[in-house]
Amino acid sequence: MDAAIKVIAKKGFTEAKVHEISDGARVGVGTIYSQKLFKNKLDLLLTITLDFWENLNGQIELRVSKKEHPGQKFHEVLAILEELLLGNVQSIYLSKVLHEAVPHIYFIEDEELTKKRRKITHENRKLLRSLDRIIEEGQQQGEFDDTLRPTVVRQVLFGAFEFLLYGLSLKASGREKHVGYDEQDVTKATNVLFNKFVKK
Amino acid sequence: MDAAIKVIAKKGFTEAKVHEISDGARVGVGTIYSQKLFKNKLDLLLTITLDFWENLNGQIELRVSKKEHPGQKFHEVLAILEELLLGNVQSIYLSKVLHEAVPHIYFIEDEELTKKRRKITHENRKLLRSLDRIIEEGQQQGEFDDTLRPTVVRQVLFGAFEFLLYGLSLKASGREKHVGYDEQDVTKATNVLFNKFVKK
Amino acid sequence: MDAAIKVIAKKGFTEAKVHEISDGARVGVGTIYSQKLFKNKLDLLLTITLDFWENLNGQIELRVSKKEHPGQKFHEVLAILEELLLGNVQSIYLSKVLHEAVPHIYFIEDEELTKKRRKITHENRKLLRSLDRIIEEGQQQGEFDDTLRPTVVRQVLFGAFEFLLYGLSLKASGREKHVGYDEQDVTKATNVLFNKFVKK
Amino acid sequence: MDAAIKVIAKKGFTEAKVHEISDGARVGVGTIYSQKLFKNKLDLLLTITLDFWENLNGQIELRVSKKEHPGQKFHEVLAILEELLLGNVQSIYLSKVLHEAVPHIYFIEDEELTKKRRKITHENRKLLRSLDRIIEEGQQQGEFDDTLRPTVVRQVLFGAFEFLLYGLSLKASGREKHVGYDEQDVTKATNVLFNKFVKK
DNA sequence: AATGAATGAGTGTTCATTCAT
DNA sequence: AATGAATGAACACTCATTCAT
Repeated sequence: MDAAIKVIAKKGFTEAKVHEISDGARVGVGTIYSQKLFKNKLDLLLTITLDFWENLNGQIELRVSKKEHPGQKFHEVLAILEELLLGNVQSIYLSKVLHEAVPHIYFIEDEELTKKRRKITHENRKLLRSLDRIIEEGQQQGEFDDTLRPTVVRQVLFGAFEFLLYGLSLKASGREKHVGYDEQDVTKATNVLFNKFVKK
Repeated sequence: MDAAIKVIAKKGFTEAKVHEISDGARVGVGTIYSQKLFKNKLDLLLTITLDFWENLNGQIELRVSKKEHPGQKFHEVLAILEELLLGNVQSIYLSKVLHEAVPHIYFIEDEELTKKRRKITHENRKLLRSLDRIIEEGQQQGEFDDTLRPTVVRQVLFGAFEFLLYGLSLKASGREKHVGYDEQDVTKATNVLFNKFVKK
Repeated sequence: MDAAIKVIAKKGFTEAKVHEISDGARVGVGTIYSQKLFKNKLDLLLTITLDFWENLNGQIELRVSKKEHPGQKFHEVLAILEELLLGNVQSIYLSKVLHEAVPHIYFIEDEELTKKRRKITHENRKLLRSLDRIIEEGQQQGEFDDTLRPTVVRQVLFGAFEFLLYGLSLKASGREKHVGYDEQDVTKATNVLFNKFVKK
Repeated sequence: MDAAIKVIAKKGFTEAKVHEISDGARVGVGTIYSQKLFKNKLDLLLTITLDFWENLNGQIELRVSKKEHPGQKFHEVLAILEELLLGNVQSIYLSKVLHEAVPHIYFIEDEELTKKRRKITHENRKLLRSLDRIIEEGQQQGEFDDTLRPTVVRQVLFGAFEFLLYGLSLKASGREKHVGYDEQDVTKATNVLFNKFVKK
């Protein structure tokens, strides 16, 4: 799966050849399909995606509920996202793969994979709702700026974070030498964004 | 090209079949390849991409230089982006296609297309430099907040804008009924982002 | 389809490579799958099979009903079988393909092909019923020997005919030089079989 | 080998997966290949085939030479065939496997297996010659009808017998509920065929 | 000029066979 | 000796591209 994340992030799902993935993982092509592993190339993508969303929502449930103020909750979510997506090269590629997965999720015909898609959609909606609720709460309690709808605020933050990671992934894959910022800048940027854009 | 933008935005470049594009354009498949039109499918993608960047940079050169203050300049760039990408369904799809193009630009082997890629890279860098320069200028003149590097500020803005558009494109293609915001919200969001995040 | 019959008869369905079939037909592999032709390699087999059964039953309906006596009817069926299966090299191979098709008919999962399978089964049962009825009639009218059940008589005749053709197909494909009989012998054999085995 | 016969008879050689055979035999896949057992899947088929032919010819040599009249000899051959192929479900499947083997015998490239093929061909020819000789003898002694060549008579009998068994195997494997006859009918049919078709 | 039937290179996937345990 | 996880050669099928009409 690590090899798959790397190759898919670099080339896109359809351009990522199964052979490249198996070569990257130092196993034979057959191994990817054998046993309880993956049904499909698409299954591989969905599994990576679902694993991430379940992990993310699991962390959020575990850690965010302990916080009291919306501001603290929001901060915790950002911390979790950074842990999961900004930790190392591998996790930076991950955000690209998550984005890649979206168009392929629609157009699934296989019944077994449809179940997996439903789970992914479920987890995805769950996350959005969690965040939107935190923002709404913050706005109602006067802690957050309420000029923009929670959905828009959330979209701005996700978009900014993902695009900052995207730049890092280009650097990591050696395709752009100079992107002009590093991991620390990303962490800093989300904090600034939170303080100036989300908070009142 | 309009048909191509729609199909590529919905399915991704590799999944977009040339037949679907030609059907959408109400012409035969052969027509796409005949004459001076497109060398191949990839050329179609590159042409769409290059056209946009040239158009964008052209507009910026034309209109931004007239403005004096960095704040006004920045505002003008945002206005142009909104005009080009937020005007109608077609243009909303366009932002998705531009994103799709990136991985395919690397891995070009054809000589003729390499020229086109260089142009695209050139236009892309040009835009980034323009923006970075405006932000830097603004920071130096004390008009913009200088906590973050210009490159990071620019990345945040682009990411937020693109992701907001992405939500709209999902709505437009009928894949998500409820995204929770509309075109007006996007315009408003970029303004708020500018006023609270970019400005001092 | 003619090329497919030849290759499938010689190698068996699974061993018949699609490339060999397309080469034999002097077309590209893609052609077999293009347009309204064949969905599948399996579809190719089913189409050949169904075409034959429909043709056979059609001929029987048309020509047998005109005959009055069971003996004449039976003779007519034999004549039709000889016309359709013993006419030329092509048709000799056909009987092998029909036999090949049987195991593959069970194990169809595709919905579209299931319809075709039902049609084949239907035609097949129709033929068997026609024959069994003619034999039964002949036995009741005292024209045919009634030591054996109609189903057994029919099976003996089909088996003998198919196996005689099988020998001819081995000769036709050059795999056995000497089988010890020819087309005329087969015709003669079915007549003798009818006169001595079926009739009283 | 018993498991192999069952699976190959039901699905055909190429469709019979080695895993299914090993599962059926309640051993691991590796076991089939280990030791002195089988060189490969094809070897398994050839071994089953050769075993049968050798056994059949052995029985014939042993028992037929003791009989004096062609009629008695012929009867003895039929008795042996029934013993070997009509005894139980296993042996009914066997006749299907023997038929399956034929196309695979041509197209052998492996040197070791070529030897086995030669033996099979040898045994096969031997059987045919034995039978043809018995029939010829019967015709010369005026005991058998001599309208048809011995080769044709033999082919008719084999074809009829095999096809009757084929119907039984369809019933045995549960794919056809109603074939309209049973083992006793097959024995009876061969006798009737002998008395009415072979004898004068 | 415009077409779309024909093509075959390229890919996902299967499954006979191996070999470390 | 027996196993079954790992392998990769081989094949069905797709689809960008061509070219005769």
